[in-house]
Amino acid sequence: MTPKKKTTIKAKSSSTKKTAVKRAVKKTAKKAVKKKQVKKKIAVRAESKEITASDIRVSKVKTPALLRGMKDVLPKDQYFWKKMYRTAEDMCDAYGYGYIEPPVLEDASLFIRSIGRGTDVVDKEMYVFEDKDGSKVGMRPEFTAGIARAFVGHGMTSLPQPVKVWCWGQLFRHDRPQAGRYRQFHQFGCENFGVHDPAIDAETIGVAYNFLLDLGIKTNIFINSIGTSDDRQNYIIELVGYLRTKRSYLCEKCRKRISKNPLRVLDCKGESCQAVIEEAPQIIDWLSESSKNYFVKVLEYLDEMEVPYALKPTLVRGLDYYTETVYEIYTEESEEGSQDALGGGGRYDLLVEQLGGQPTPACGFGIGLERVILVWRKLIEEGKIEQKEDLPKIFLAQLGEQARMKTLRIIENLRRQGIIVGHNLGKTSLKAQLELADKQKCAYCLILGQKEVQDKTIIIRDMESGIQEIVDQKKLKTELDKKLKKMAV
RNA sequence: GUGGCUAUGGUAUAAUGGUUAUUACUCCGGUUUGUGGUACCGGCAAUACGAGUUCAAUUCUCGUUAGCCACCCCA
Repeated sequence: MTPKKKTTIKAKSSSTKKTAVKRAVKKTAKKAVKKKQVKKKIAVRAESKEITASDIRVSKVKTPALLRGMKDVLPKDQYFWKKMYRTAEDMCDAYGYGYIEPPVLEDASLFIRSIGRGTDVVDKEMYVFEDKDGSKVGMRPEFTAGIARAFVGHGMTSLPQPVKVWCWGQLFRHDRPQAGRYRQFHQFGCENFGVHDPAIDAETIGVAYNFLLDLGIKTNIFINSIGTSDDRQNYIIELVGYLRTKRSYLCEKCRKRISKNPLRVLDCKGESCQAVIEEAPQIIDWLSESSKNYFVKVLEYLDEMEVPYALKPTLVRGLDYYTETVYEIYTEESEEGSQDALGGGGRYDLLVEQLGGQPTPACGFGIGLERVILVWRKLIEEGKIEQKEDLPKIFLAQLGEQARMKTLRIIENLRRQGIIVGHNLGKTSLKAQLELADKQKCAYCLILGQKEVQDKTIIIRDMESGIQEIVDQKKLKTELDKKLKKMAV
């Protein structure tokens, strides 16, 4: 009944040219029939408004599409994801950061309060919905707020300070998708609570920088200080005053920003706005003596650590909770104005208190992993980074029912002894399995057939030379060790 | 959220207002049943969706959706 059956019948017919023509005719006929059937069924369905299982089978079932801005992480990219995770893990172990992971869902007010009303992240991009009990739930658009909440909620104030944590996971922002920008994306982040000291700022920046460097990505850090909230208030008054005098030169959006969010004007890329911005008072000049000294100290530390950075007086960040040090991480080559920031962070000394905790200074960063991959890929394409895949070097091919039966056991025994072998139980022919071994660039292939099962032996085939030897299964581990050692040399 | 470009098998592509939609890769199977890297043979698999113009649309027009790019913002 199904088209599949027809094709099997067809396949049995011989393959001369004449039948090829016939087949083709049949094929179109089949297609036409298929189309008709589908149309009919759809019509029927529309009339009866009922969908039965058979309908679904006859009509072409549509695969539900991926939601907009969502992306599958696929095995083909595992090299990137695994390596990033391992690097992050090693990095954080070395620097004494503990793993933390707040939930995806939080009370929406947590994000609104911490990130701030008026920011795009909250106003436009946050996924908010009503839970079954009517409460407003937000999907985390960033990590810091949730972690700060956890810090307060779990009494981490009474732990030795600083409390250092790192996290890894999905974040959600309902933005328009673009290259390196998804609605669900991954971030790696570090947070550092409880100490107000330039050394701590520098440490977190160093972790971010060295994480990327470990992956082979050289970066440049744009850095600025926006001072304490008092400093900023004074500066904003000055800035607004200045901008008002230049109002006529500004773009429409910036004019609105003057009253709404004047710091954002500094980010505007409009030509006439740029000219105004260049002349504008710089926040650095409005920092209090202590903030200025603090910032200078941070830079000294960075010099000492050989972390490359560039001062960027117009850098203000999109989230409300930042104080003092703020920075963004870009690839070495990228232009100042480009938007491919790999990550960003800064100090947020007021956030914990805002969330009802003891006054606790803190700082941290987040790195966008999809963007890291984007840059990383490019570097590999350009041949600037090598991509090393570690593939299984040994393959186990089985032949015959009895051998198949033994396969998993042998694989598990070897695994317990620290030797990983590839296999494919979906194949029965030796030829197909050798093909796979070859495709996976295995150096050796173990062959287990009827005879070997009976004799308790196994064949080790050298894939390059084709030389085979028969060894006792008990001696397999030591034999393989020898061979792998040789290869390593 | 705004604007521009695009949409053909899983991937990458060719072509056309008309009768079997091209090719390559991948995948599955085979070339005498226990030996791979080559070759040969066969198979699976596509014009995003919906409407309009037309005798006829995969091709032209419109809408929808999605992707890409730029803006906004950010990671």
